[in-house]
Amino acid sequence: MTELNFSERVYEQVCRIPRGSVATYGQIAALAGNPRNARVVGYALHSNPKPGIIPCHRVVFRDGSLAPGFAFGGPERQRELLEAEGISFIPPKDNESKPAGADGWLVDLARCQWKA
DNA sequence: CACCTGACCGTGG
DNA sequence: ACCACGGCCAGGT
Repeated sequence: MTELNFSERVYEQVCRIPRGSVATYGQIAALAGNPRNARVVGYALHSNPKPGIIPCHRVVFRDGSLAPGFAFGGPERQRELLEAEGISFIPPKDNESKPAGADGWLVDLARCQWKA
């Protein structure tokens, strides 16, 4: 029943992310008990069995970029939500090409990454 | 029942 | 510093 524990674990951790902070898939995976299982973390969230109670928008990439395409309604939508929560965002630099998945906006993990 | 893909991450060349 | 590949786990077809 590892899968049930794992998925539930992921949801638990994600729900535990304090407002104004963000966590990475790897971090959630590590908290779930499998640091290499970051992939399944994304699966669990994509599955999103409990929409509305799981702040998936607080989960970002290791690079600080938001999830591509999927978004729960749009990458910019996620940016608005995170920004509304008090998350610090770093606008894309024209000179510095950053691998931004969403809008090019990166979350300031150095400031907002949730510390378990 | 077996195969394949997938919201990722880390390391090597 | 950048590009590429592999690995791990779970869920769906």
